This record gives sequence, structure tokens and C-alpha cells, in this order.
Amino acid sequence: MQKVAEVIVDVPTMQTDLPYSYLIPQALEDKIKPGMRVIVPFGNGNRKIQGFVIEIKDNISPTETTLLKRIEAPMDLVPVLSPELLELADEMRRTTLAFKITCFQTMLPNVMKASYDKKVVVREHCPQTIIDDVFDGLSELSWELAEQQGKLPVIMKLRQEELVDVVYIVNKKNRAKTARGFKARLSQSELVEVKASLKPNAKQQHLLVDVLLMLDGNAISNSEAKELYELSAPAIKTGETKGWVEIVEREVQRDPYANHSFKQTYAATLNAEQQAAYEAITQAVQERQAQTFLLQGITGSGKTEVYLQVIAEVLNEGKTGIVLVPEISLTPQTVRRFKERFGPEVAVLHSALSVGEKYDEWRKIERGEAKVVVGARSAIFAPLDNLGVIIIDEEHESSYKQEENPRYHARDLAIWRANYHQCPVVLGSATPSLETRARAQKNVYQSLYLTQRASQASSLPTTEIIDMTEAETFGKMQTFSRHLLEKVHTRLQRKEQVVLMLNRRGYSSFVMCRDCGYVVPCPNCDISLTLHMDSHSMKCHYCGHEEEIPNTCPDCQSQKIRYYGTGTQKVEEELQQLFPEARILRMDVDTTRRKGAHERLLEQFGNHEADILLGTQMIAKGLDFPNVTLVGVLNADTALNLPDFRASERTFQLLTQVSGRAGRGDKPGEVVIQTFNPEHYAIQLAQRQDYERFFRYEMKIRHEANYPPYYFTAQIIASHPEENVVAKKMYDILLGLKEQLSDQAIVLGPTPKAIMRVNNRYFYQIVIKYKVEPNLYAYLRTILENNQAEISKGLKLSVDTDPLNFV
DNA sequence: AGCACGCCGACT
DNA sequence: GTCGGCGTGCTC
Repeated sequence: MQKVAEVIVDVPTMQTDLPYSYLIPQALEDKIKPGMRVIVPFGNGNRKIQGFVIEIKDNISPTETTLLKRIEAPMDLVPVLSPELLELADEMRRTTLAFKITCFQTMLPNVMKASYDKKVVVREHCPQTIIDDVFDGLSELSWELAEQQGKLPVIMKLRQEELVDVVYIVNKKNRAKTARGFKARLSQSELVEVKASLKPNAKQQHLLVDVLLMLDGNAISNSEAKELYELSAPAIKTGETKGWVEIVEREVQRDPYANHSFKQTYAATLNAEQQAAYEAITQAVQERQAQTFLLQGITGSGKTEVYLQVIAEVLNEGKTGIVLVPEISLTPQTVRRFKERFGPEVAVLHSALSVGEKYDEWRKIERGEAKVVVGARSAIFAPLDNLGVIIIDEEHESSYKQEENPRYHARDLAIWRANYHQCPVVLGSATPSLETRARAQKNVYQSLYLTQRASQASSLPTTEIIDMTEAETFGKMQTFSRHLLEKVHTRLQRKEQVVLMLNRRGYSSFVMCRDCGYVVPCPNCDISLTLHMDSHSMKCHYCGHEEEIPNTCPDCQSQKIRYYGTGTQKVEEELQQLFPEARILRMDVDTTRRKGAHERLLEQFGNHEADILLGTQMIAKGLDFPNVTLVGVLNADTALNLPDFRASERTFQLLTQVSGRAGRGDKPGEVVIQTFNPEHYAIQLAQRQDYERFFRYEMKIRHEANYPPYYFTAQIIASHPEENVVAKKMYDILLGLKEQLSDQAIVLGPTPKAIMRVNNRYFYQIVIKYKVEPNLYAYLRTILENNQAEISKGLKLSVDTDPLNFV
């Protein structure tokens, strides 16, 4: 019976988000497997596109099969998606409402996404005159070139006359990097004979034969032969002409950490709490329990050592493990800790890797060479079999949620995969998200606590709050309190280091006219432009618009146009004026844009090449410098006043985290928090590092206001170039929702987004708060389906079934 | 997404 | 009368 493959095609639309059936050609019958990529003809013109086989059927009636097209070619030799990941894609499609094809592409390295080309090929009976005129005498022409040269009308006509064909090409990008190499064509004994016949002064040829003998039939790359044995290229060439060697192409692995050397480290002795956590988790590993643990441990309590030893046990059992780390923490220091313990069994998936490097790491995992995967969010899709544990460090980090389709949360998928493999998940944090902590409270997750700092010498830092409404400040911008400056001063004298954090949001420089108060707005968005001194221009952070800095007020022509605000650059300048002798390192989006810049800056600071590290949120994570004895938070409030119910939670987490940066060594640490809201509970409780009180207080607030974790939320965002179009659409959607939802559900909106216009589009949102709405996801899907027509005409509609951001 | 079919405006 | 605009609908 004819075999048929069910294929998800690479056409990301609502209407094509379903499997299409294709015949499997006889020759490929036993080759095509679920999880493989294939090239299939699609649509009227039979253009060739990529597809994923999800199922093979052989019980299709013969009458049906005659209507089917056939698979053109496989794109893989073995499936790139395991049955597990195929199932996980189902789950993702169901819960995030994203297209199946988008889910597949998210699960795989970027290079596996096909790109498409088109070309025009002359047919056999095409007259030579036309070939000369249109194709410059060649047999084909790329579509792109034909378009540029304005030849499309001619080509259309030629195609109707059947003189030329339009051919579609699916480009595979995932070519493994290959290198030229060679291996012996002769047997060992023949080589010995050859060597005996060589003249004594033919040094390179002797060397070549020696190398060949040593390789014993194995291949080596030319570059490796040169590097290791100083074998020259001409010698290899000679070997080829004389028939001693065979030239081969070898797949080479790009190892992004090839230049690092790692010395083996061994398990440290665990304290009682760490030991208890270790035992609970490894017991779940051994007993194959899909238990989720919340490992709640203060900064410096040695969570990582617990992870390492759990993984060691997992490997010992012949299983594999995934460790997720926030993108920003995936520094060489973090990687080193795992590489030093587990060596080449560790693969690292990191967004800073090139697409090729990422593919190589992925291949290494797929081939079973790596047993431990350390990576950011998308490493949750690592193609590991036989998972023994999934660890998510800094569980509360928002970077685990993808803010584009598919809008998945790595934590949810981790729990799904753990269920599949019957293995535990460990969620680690000093400041767990309220959702996670609430689940632990209800014993859905099992709680494990680490309350002691692992190294006895270090103690918790002392934290002071400075009320900026009353404090004596310094400088034009009132960025620094006298108190903080004095403390910075003493550190500089003592040759200790200081970390200063600037909450970036709402803290950028802008230009304002002192006469009329005019602020230069973005022409495309409802926001003012930000001043950038490095490029001497005004930029919009939302749409990228850039323009010159005005000399006179564009509104009233006054000359009195001045710079305001405190961007990191401005603060750096002022700090430099206050401490001319201090070496300051600035770390923000501008200085870390270039690949590897982030690590380089941190390394410099670690080597004490700077005294003060001044940066945005990104400095709060994971850095561990023993010489830092003072951490200053310049503006603790800015995130606090956002209209988002998680504002307090984020502020508390951030402040607790930066505070942990002080006093990591044997010298005591101090933290100074400058704020305009000194009485706010998030700030007060962060000062005392009192997560428990914060949790209870915040839960009360969430309960009273019907927010998570007491309620689930869903968010619909629509945008359109015309405001009345979005507004009307959203009211329509609201009406439909009201009909579908039970009266327990609460619908907020539609309301314009805080920045209503971005890039000349108007944004509105609806938020749904609910407890039990079994039909909600299905109905949200129908909303997307019903608006297909408008979506193709400029409406943008996005649905998030578990949003993290409401601003 | 990309292509074909189809129904209304300005041209040889 | 036709060439071509892009609205609509379909793709195994």
C-alpha cells in the first residue's frame, strides 16, 4: 500500500496551519520518518517549500492517494525532531496559539530554517536568439536579476509559450562546516615500503608517511596536520599525485570554547541544607518522579554547587540534564563552572554564538556527545534523550518568557518535558516569582531552602535607604546623595570596587527648551526622543528614528535649548567630574551591543582595571567580584511607578539581587539605595532582604485586586495605523468575549497602551482575568481566525495566554 | 506567503 | 473593445 506523509508546510498563516498529505516516492519509502524536514511542492505553481513530516500513514484509500502530490526530496538523513519534541510542539501550539510551523522553527537552530530562491531556466526547444537576448547566452537566470533588469514581463510571456521554466529552490543552510583533509590510500605495510624508498633528504615526504602510519587509516584535516606536525601543503599534494593519500572533506566542529582551558574541579563539601536539597532531588531522579522543586536560597548560598552535584549524579545514572540560565548570566564564568566540572560533556547554547556555532553545539547534543546542556531560554528544546533533571536557575527571570510567537515560558515547557521523561525539575531563586512560590506553598512544588551563605566568611551586606526627597544631593542632576558619594570616596581610597546601578527606564536624557518647555518628540511614536552623545543625535528607542540635535527650539526659536535627564552617559560624565582619578566602566545597551562586549567589560572589572562599574539592570545578575564592597542603586523607584501589577515584585527582586553583589569576599559589603519612595514595602523589605514578608504582603495585594497567582490572565493586543480602526475592532472583540466568558471572569479594557502610538501604529489592549474558563483558548483562537481578512490588511493582533508585561 | 482567478477603471 | 488594478480564496 502507498505510504503517505502528513506534512506541516513552511507557510506561517492561520489557514495553512494544518497537516497536508503527500505521497512518499517508492525510493524514499523507508527513508522518510516523522520529524524529518522534506521539500514539497505547494500551491498552484508547485513552488518548492520546506515541510516537517509529523506522521506516516499507510492506510489511505487508493482513490484518495491519486489526488496527492509527492514529496520532492528529504532534507535530512535522520529526523531533526524526536517524537517527544513533535508532541511538545502540539502542546505549544495549543497553549500559545502559535502556528505549528513557528513552533518547529523555534525548537531548532536558526540555520535549519530554509530560505527560498527562484530562477528561470530555458527549456530545450527555446530558440538561441531568445537565449542570447534575454539570458546573455546562459541557460538560466536568477529571479532577482530578472526582476532588476526588468525582464519579468518577457519571461512571463516566454513561460506561457513554454519556452522557459520557473524553478523553485529550497536552500539548506545547515551545512556542517567542512575542511579539507586526507587519509592514507595505502595499507600500513605499503606505507612502510614507500618510506624505505624515499630519499633521506625528502624530509616533508618522510614526515607525511610517518603521519599516515600514525593515523592508521584515519583522516586528518590539512590544517590540523600543519599545526600538529608541521606538515606542509605541498607535501600533501605530492602524496596525492603519487597516490599515497586520498583527499577527503571532513565535517569540523566549531568549538566556541576551544581557546579556553578548563581545569577539572571536584565536588565541594555541602552544608547540611545543601545536602538535604541534594538528597531530595537525587532521590526523585533515581525514583523517576516528575516532581518540581523550588530551591529557594539566598544569594551566595551555593545553589550552583547543588546543581553541579545533582548533575553529577544524573550523569552517574547514565542520564542527561538541562540547565537554564538567564541570557544575561550566561557569561564565561557561569559556563566555566560547568565545563570545569564536566568537561566536554557540556554543550552551551547561547544567543551570542554565531548561527554556525549554535548549529554545531546542537549537532553535538543530537549525536549524544553532550550529556549536559547549559543555555538560555531556547535550550529547553535541547535534543537530549533520557533526561534525568531540568534545572532553571533564577527561575523568576522574565527572559524565560519569549515575547514573540510562540510566546512560551521555558518553565512550563520544562515541566512538560520532565513529565515526559519522569524526571524532576529544579526551580532555583533567591526571590521566586509569586506564582512559583504560591505553588510551593500549596505543595504542588516541593520546597527546599538554603538559608546560609555557603562561605562562612561572607556575611549579608548592610543596606541603607536614602530618602532622595530630603537628602542633600550633589551635581546639577541631583543623581548622587552626599551620603553615597562619601561612601564611594572611601572605597576608592581603600582601593576597593564599587558597583552603581541606574534603573534605565524613564531615565534617559532628552532636550528641552527652557523658554517654552518644548521637548523634541518622535514623529512616529508618542514619546520624546533620547539624546545620544556618542552619535551626537536624537534617537527614538521604540522605532529607531534618528535626527540631529536642534540648536534652537523648533517651536519658539529660542536659543535656550538644554539637555536634561540622566542617561548612563550623563551620569558617567558627572561621576568622572566628581572623582577625576577614578576609572569608570559604563555598561549599558550602548556599550554592550557588540558581540562579547558584555563579557569583556566584566572581565576588565574583575581584573580591577576599573574602580567603578556603572550600569543598568544587566549588572545585577550573577556577577561575583570579591573586591566589591559597595553597591549603590541610584534610582530604585523608576520601575515602581509603572502601571503593571508586577512592578513591586520586579523592584523587590532587582534590589535584592543587586544587594547580593556586595561583600562576596571576606570584606563586609554595604548597599545604598536611593529612592523617592523610602516607605514603599518593596524597598523596605528589600533592605531587610525579607522575602517571606514580601511574599505574604504582595500575595495579600494580589488577592484583593484579583491578580495572579489567584487569577490567570490573558492579553489581547491589537494595532493599526488608524486609531479608530483598532479601537472599533477591540470593542467588537470585547463584545464577543463577554458572550463567551462566565461572569466570574473580569475583562479590563480595551485601553490604549501606555505609549499608544509606536512606529505610526496605534496600540490597544484587553486583559482578561479568570479562574476557570475551559473554552477560553479555543475562543481566543477563533478571534484570530475571524480576523484573518483584517490581519492581511494591516491589522495586527496578538494574543498572549500568560502575559508577563502589561505596560 | 505566493499565485490564480475575477470583477471594475483608463487606455490603444 | 482590452490591459491591468489588486480584492478574494486556495494551497495536500
